[in-house]
Amino acid sequence: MISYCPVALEILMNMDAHTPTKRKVDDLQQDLLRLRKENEALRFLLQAMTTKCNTLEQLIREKNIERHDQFPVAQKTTQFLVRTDSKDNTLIVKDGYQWRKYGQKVTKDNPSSPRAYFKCSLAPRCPVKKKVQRCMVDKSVLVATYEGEHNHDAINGSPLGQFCCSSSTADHNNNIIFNPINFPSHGISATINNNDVINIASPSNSSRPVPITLDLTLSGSMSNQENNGSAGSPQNSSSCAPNINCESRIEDYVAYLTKDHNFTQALAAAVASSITRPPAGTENQ
DNA sequence: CGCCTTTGACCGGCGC
DNA sequence: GCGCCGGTCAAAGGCG
Repeated sequence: MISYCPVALEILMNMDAHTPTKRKVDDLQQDLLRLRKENEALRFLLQAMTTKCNTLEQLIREKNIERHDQFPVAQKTTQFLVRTDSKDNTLIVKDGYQWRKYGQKVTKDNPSSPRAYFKCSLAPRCPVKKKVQRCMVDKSVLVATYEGEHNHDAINGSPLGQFCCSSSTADHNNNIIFNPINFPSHGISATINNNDVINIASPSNSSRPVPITLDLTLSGSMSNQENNGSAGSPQNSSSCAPNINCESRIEDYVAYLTKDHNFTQALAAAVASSITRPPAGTENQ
Protein backbone atom coordinates (compact mmCIF):
# COMPACT_ATOMS: atom_id res chain seq x y z
CA MET A 1 0.00 0.00 0.00
CA ILE A 2 1.43 3.31 -1.07
CA SER A 3 1.06 6.27 1.21
CA TYR A 4 1.05 9.74 -0.28
CA CYS A 5 2.99 12.67 0.98
CA PRO A 6 0.37 15.30 1.86
CA VAL A 7 2.74 18.21 1.35
CA ALA A 8 3.77 17.12 -2.12
CA LEU A 9 0.15 16.44 -2.93
CA GLU A 10 -0.85 19.90 -1.81
CA ILE A 11 1.91 21.50 -3.81
CA LEU A 12 0.97 19.60 -6.89
CA MET A 13 -2.69 20.46 -6.49
CA ASN A 14 -1.90 24.13 -5.98
CA MET A 15 0.39 24.17 -8.96
CA ASP A 16 -2.44 23.08 -11.15
CA ALA A 17 -4.26 26.38 -10.84
CA HIS A 18 -5.78 26.20 -14.28
CA THR A 19 -7.53 22.92 -13.62
CA PRO A 20 -11.30 23.15 -13.92
CA THR A 21 -13.25 22.27 -10.83
CA LYS A 22 -15.03 19.45 -12.62
CA ARG A 23 -12.63 17.08 -14.18
CA LYS A 24 -12.98 13.88 -15.96
CA VAL A 25 -12.32 10.67 -14.13
CA ASP A 26 -9.61 9.85 -16.62
CA ASP A 27 -7.74 13.01 -15.74
CA LEU A 28 -7.97 12.23 -12.06
CA GLN A 29 -6.71 8.75 -12.64
CA GLN A 30 -3.82 10.10 -14.63
CA ASP A 31 -3.00 12.47 -11.82
CA LEU A 32 -3.22 9.60 -9.39
CA LEU A 33 -0.80 7.57 -11.45
CA ARG A 34 1.53 10.51 -11.73
CA LEU A 35 1.42 11.05 -7.99
CA ARG A 36 2.15 7.41 -7.37
CA LYS A 37 5.17 7.58 -9.61
CA GLU A 38 6.40 10.74 -7.97
CA ASN A 39 5.82 9.26 -4.57
CA GLU A 40 7.94 6.32 -5.54
CA ALA A 41 10.58 8.69 -6.86
CA LEU A 42 10.60 10.54 -3.56
CA ARG A 43 10.97 7.33 -1.64
CA PHE A 44 13.79 6.31 -3.90
CA LEU A 45 15.54 9.64 -3.49
CA LEU A 46 15.26 9.53 0.27
CA GLN A 47 16.49 5.97 0.39
CA ALA A 48 19.35 6.83 -1.95
CA MET A 49 20.37 9.78 0.20
CA THR A 50 20.30 7.64 3.32
CA THR A 51 22.31 4.91 1.68
CA LYS A 52 24.79 7.43 0.33
CA CYS A 53 25.27 9.00 3.74
CA ASN A 54 25.71 5.63 5.38
CA THR A 55 28.28 4.66 2.78
CA LEU A 56 30.16 7.92 3.26
CA GLU A 57 30.04 7.47 7.00
CA GLN A 58 31.49 3.99 6.66
CA LEU A 59 34.26 5.30 4.40
CA ILE A 60 35.06 8.09 6.82
CA ARG A 61 35.19 5.63 9.68
CA GLU A 62 37.59 3.41 7.80
CA LYS A 63 39.76 6.39 6.89
CA ASN A 64 39.84 7.44 10.50
CA ILE A 65 40.90 3.97 11.57
CA GLU A 66 43.75 4.14 9.07
CA ARG A 67 44.77 7.55 10.33
CA HIS A 68 44.63 6.45 13.93
CA ASP A 69 47.03 3.66 13.14
CA GLN A 70 49.62 6.26 12.22
CA PHE A 71 48.86 9.19 14.48
CA PRO A 72 47.55 9.64 17.98
CA VAL A 73 43.80 10.06 18.20
CA ALA A 74 42.94 13.71 18.32
CA GLN A 75 40.22 14.80 20.65
CA LYS A 76 37.00 15.34 18.79
CA THR A 77 35.61 18.85 18.74
CA THR A 78 32.31 19.90 17.26
CA GLN A 79 31.00 23.39 16.96
CA PHE A 80 27.38 24.50 16.71
CA LEU A 81 25.70 27.83 16.43
CA VAL A 82 22.49 28.23 18.35
CA ARG A 83 20.17 31.16 17.98
CA THR A 84 18.82 32.50 21.21
CA ASP A 85 17.52 35.69 22.67
CA SER A 86 20.27 38.31 22.64
CA LYS A 87 18.96 39.59 25.96
CA ASP A 88 19.35 36.18 27.54
CA ASN A 89 22.68 36.10 29.36
CA THR A 90 22.46 32.56 30.67
CA LEU A 91 24.59 31.01 27.90
CA ILE A 92 22.52 27.86 28.22
CA VAL A 93 22.21 25.62 25.18
CA LYS A 94 19.51 22.99 25.47
CA ASP A 95 21.00 19.99 23.74
CA GLY A 96 19.51 17.08 25.64
CA TYR A 97 22.44 16.64 27.99
CA GLN A 98 22.94 17.83 31.52
CA TRP A 99 25.82 20.21 32.09
CA ARG A 100 27.60 21.56 35.14
CA LYS A 101 29.18 24.94 34.77
CA TYR A 102 32.69 24.99 36.18
CA GLY A 103 34.04 28.27 34.95
CA GLN A 104 33.55 31.45 33.05
CA LYS A 105 36.19 33.57 31.46
CA VAL A 106 36.37 36.75 29.45
CA THR A 107 38.44 36.04 26.38
CA LYS A 108 40.53 38.48 24.46
CA ASP A 109 38.96 37.81 21.07
CA ASN A 110 35.46 38.55 22.34
CA PRO A 111 35.71 40.70 25.47
CA SER A 112 32.09 41.81 25.31
CA SER A 113 30.73 38.38 26.18
CA PRO A 114 32.35 35.88 28.56
CA ARG A 115 32.95 32.26 27.64
CA ALA A 116 31.29 29.68 29.85
CA TYR A 117 32.81 26.25 30.52
CA PHE A 118 30.61 23.23 31.11
CA LYS A 119 31.19 19.56 31.91
CA CYS A 120 28.67 16.85 31.17
CA SER A 121 27.07 15.79 34.42
CA LEU A 122 24.64 13.29 32.97
CA ALA A 123 27.08 10.46 33.50
CA PRO A 124 29.67 10.46 36.29
CA ARG A 125 32.68 9.75 34.07
CA CYS A 126 31.62 11.41 30.86
CA PRO A 127 34.65 13.27 29.46
CA VAL A 128 32.71 15.73 27.31
CA LYS A 129 33.24 19.42 27.84
CA LYS A 130 31.40 22.31 26.30
CA LYS A 131 32.32 25.93 25.78
CA VAL A 132 29.60 28.47 25.08
CA GLN A 133 30.17 32.01 23.98
CA ARG A 134 28.15 34.59 22.16
CA CYS A 135 29.04 35.24 18.57
CA MET A 136 30.96 38.46 18.30
CA VAL A 137 29.10 39.49 15.14
CA ASP A 138 25.58 38.52 16.11
CA LYS A 139 24.79 38.64 19.81
CA SER A 140 21.73 36.49 19.33
CA VAL A 141 23.88 33.55 18.30
CA LEU A 142 25.62 31.27 20.79
CA VAL A 143 28.72 29.42 19.69
CA ALA A 144 28.80 26.05 21.45
CA THR A 145 31.99 24.04 21.15
CA TYR A 146 31.86 20.41 22.25
CA GLU A 147 35.01 18.47 23.06
CA GLY A 148 35.09 14.71 23.34
CA GLU A 149 32.39 12.13 22.92
CA HIS A 150 29.62 11.16 25.30
CA ASN A 151 29.82 7.66 26.74
CA HIS A 152 26.06 7.62 27.30
CA ASP A 153 22.81 8.63 25.65
CA ALA A 154 21.11 11.96 25.83
CA ILE A 155 18.13 12.53 28.08
CA ASN A 156 15.59 11.93 25.37
CA GLY A 157 17.66 9.29 23.65
CA SER A 158 18.21 11.07 20.36
CA PRO A 159 21.72 11.33 18.97
CA LEU A 160 21.85 15.06 19.39
CA GLY A 161 19.33 15.21 22.14
CA GLN A 162 16.86 18.03 22.21
CA PHE A 163 19.30 20.17 20.32
CA CYS A 164 18.47 18.49 17.07
CA CYS A 165 14.74 18.81 17.29
CA SER A 166 14.33 22.10 19.02
CA SER A 167 12.18 23.41 16.21
CA SER A 168 9.51 20.87 17.00
CA THR A 169 9.57 21.31 20.72
CA ALA A 170 7.66 23.81 22.78
CA ASP A 171 10.75 25.85 23.51
CA HIS A 172 11.56 27.91 20.47
CA ASN A 173 14.20 30.08 22.03
CA ASN A 174 17.02 27.80 21.01
CA ASN A 175 16.70 27.16 17.32
CA ILE A 176 19.60 25.29 15.86
CA ILE A 177 21.36 26.92 12.99
CA PHE A 178 24.16 25.19 11.22
CA ASN A 179 27.40 26.57 9.97
CA PRO A 180 28.19 25.59 6.47
CA ILE A 181 28.70 21.92 7.26
CA ASN A 182 31.59 20.48 5.36
CA PHE A 183 31.35 16.87 4.36
CA PRO A 184 35.01 16.16 3.73
CA SER A 185 34.75 13.55 1.04
CA HIS A 186 31.70 15.04 -0.51
CA GLY A 187 32.03 18.79 -0.64
CA ILE A 188 28.39 19.28 0.26
CA SER A 189 27.56 22.24 2.45
CA ALA A 190 24.32 22.91 4.29
CA THR A 191 23.06 26.11 5.82
CA ILE A 192 19.85 27.33 7.32
CA ASN A 193 18.98 30.92 6.55
CA ASN A 194 16.80 33.39 8.37
CA ASN A 195 13.62 32.11 6.85
CA ASP A 196 14.19 28.67 8.33
CA VAL A 197 15.30 27.27 5.04
CA ILE A 198 18.03 24.68 4.74
CA ASN A 199 20.25 25.22 1.74
CA ILE A 200 22.14 22.14 0.69
CA ALA A 201 24.74 23.02 -1.90
CA SER A 202 26.70 20.46 -3.82
CA PRO A 203 30.30 21.22 -4.73
CA SER A 204 30.99 23.52 -7.63
CA ASN A 205 32.85 20.83 -9.49
CA SER A 206 30.00 18.41 -9.13
CA SER A 207 28.35 17.11 -12.24
CA ARG A 208 25.06 18.50 -10.92
CA PRO A 209 25.80 21.58 -8.90
CA VAL A 210 22.17 22.22 -8.10
CA PRO A 211 21.39 23.60 -4.67
CA ILE A 212 18.50 21.99 -2.80
CA THR A 213 16.33 24.14 -0.59
CA LEU A 214 14.21 22.74 2.23
CA ASP A 215 11.64 25.05 3.71
CA LEU A 216 11.46 24.25 7.39
CA THR A 217 8.53 26.50 7.95
CA LEU A 218 6.47 23.48 7.04
CA SER A 219 7.62 21.72 10.13
CA GLY A 220 6.26 23.97 12.79
CA SER A 221 5.91 27.40 14.22
CA MET A 222 9.48 28.48 14.47
CA SER A 223 9.60 32.12 15.16
CA ASN A 224 11.14 34.37 12.59
CA GLN A 225 13.41 36.44 14.69
CA GLU A 226 14.87 39.63 13.44
CA ASN A 227 18.52 39.01 12.92
CA ASN A 228 19.60 41.43 10.22
CA GLY A 229 20.13 38.60 7.82
CA SER A 230 23.50 37.66 9.13
CA ALA A 231 23.20 34.80 11.56
CA GLY A 232 22.68 31.91 9.24
CA SER A 233 24.57 33.11 6.26
CA PRO A 234 27.63 31.14 5.31
CA GLN A 235 29.77 34.21 5.39
CA ASN A 236 28.87 35.13 8.89
CA SER A 237 28.80 31.59 10.16
CA SER A 238 32.25 30.89 8.94
CA SER A 239 33.48 33.91 10.78
CA CYS A 240 32.08 32.52 13.98
CA ALA A 241 33.08 28.89 13.51
CA PRO A 242 35.59 27.88 10.90
CA ASN A 243 34.81 24.23 10.52
CA ILE A 244 32.59 21.52 11.87
CA ASN A 245 33.82 18.08 12.52
CA CYS A 246 30.65 16.13 11.94
CA GLU A 247 32.15 13.02 10.45
CA SER A 248 30.93 10.51 12.95
CA ARG A 249 27.54 12.14 13.29
CA ILE A 250 26.37 11.91 9.72
CA GLU A 251 24.77 8.54 10.25
CA ASP A 252 23.09 9.78 13.38
CA TYR A 253 21.82 12.84 11.56
CA VAL A 254 20.41 10.82 8.74
CA ALA A 255 18.86 8.22 11.00
CA TYR A 256 17.30 10.83 13.17
CA LEU A 257 16.11 13.08 10.37
CA THR A 258 14.58 10.28 8.35
CA LYS A 259 12.52 9.33 11.39
CA ASP A 260 11.30 12.89 11.73
CA HIS A 261 8.01 13.23 9.95
CA ASN A 262 8.39 16.98 9.63
CA PHE A 263 11.73 16.63 7.98
CA THR A 264 10.58 14.00 5.52
CA GLN A 265 7.63 16.19 4.65
CA ALA A 266 9.86 19.16 4.01
CA LEU A 267 12.26 17.01 2.03
CA ALA A 268 9.44 15.55 -0.03
CA ALA A 269 8.04 18.99 -0.74
CA ALA A 270 11.39 20.34 -1.85
CA VAL A 271 12.14 17.37 -4.08
CA ALA A 272 8.61 17.35 -5.48
CA SER A 273 8.80 21.00 -6.37
CA SER A 274 12.12 20.45 -8.10
CA ILE A 275 10.70 17.48 -10.04
CA THR A 276 7.43 19.07 -11.06
CA ARG A 277 8.94 22.45 -11.88
CA PRO A 278 8.98 22.75 -15.66
CA PRO A 279 12.51 22.99 -17.00
CA ALA A 280 13.58 26.42 -18.17
CA GLY A 281 12.83 27.05 -21.80
CA THR A 282 10.29 24.27 -22.12
CA GLU A 283 6.56 24.57 -22.37
CA ASN A 284 4.69 21.93 -20.49
CA GLN A 285 1.18 23.13 -21.03
C1' DC B 1 20.98 19.90 52.83
C1' DG B 2 22.45 19.09 48.35
C1' DC B 3 23.12 20.90 43.96
C1' DC B 4 24.35 24.53 41.05
C1' DT B 5 26.35 29.00 39.78
C1' DT B 6 29.58 32.60 40.48
C1' DT B 7 34.07 34.36 40.62
C1' DG B 8 38.73 35.13 41.97
C1' DA B 9 42.91 32.43 42.21
C1' DC B 10 45.86 29.29 40.22
C1' DC B 11 48.20 26.57 36.57
C1' DG B 12 50.35 25.56 32.26
C1' DG B 13 51.33 26.61 27.44
C1' DC B 14 53.18 29.85 24.37
C1' DG B 15 55.46 33.83 22.39
C1' DC B 16 58.80 37.42 22.93
C1' DG C 1 62.57 34.65 32.45
C1' DC C 2 58.51 37.14 32.07
C1' DG C 3 54.01 38.32 30.81
C1' DC C 4 49.83 37.10 28.47
C1' DC C 5 46.06 34.19 27.89
C1' DG C 6 43.00 30.23 27.99
C1' DG C 7 41.47 26.70 30.89
C1' DT C 8 40.54 24.75 35.49
C1' DC C 9 39.92 24.69 40.48
C1' DA C 10 37.55 25.52 44.58
C1' DA C 11 35.44 28.38 48.11
C1' DA C 12 31.38 31.04 48.83
C1' DG C 13 26.78 32.00 48.20
C1' DG C 14 22.05 31.24 46.26
C1' DC C 15 18.14 28.43 45.62
C1' DG C 16 14.67 24.84 45.90
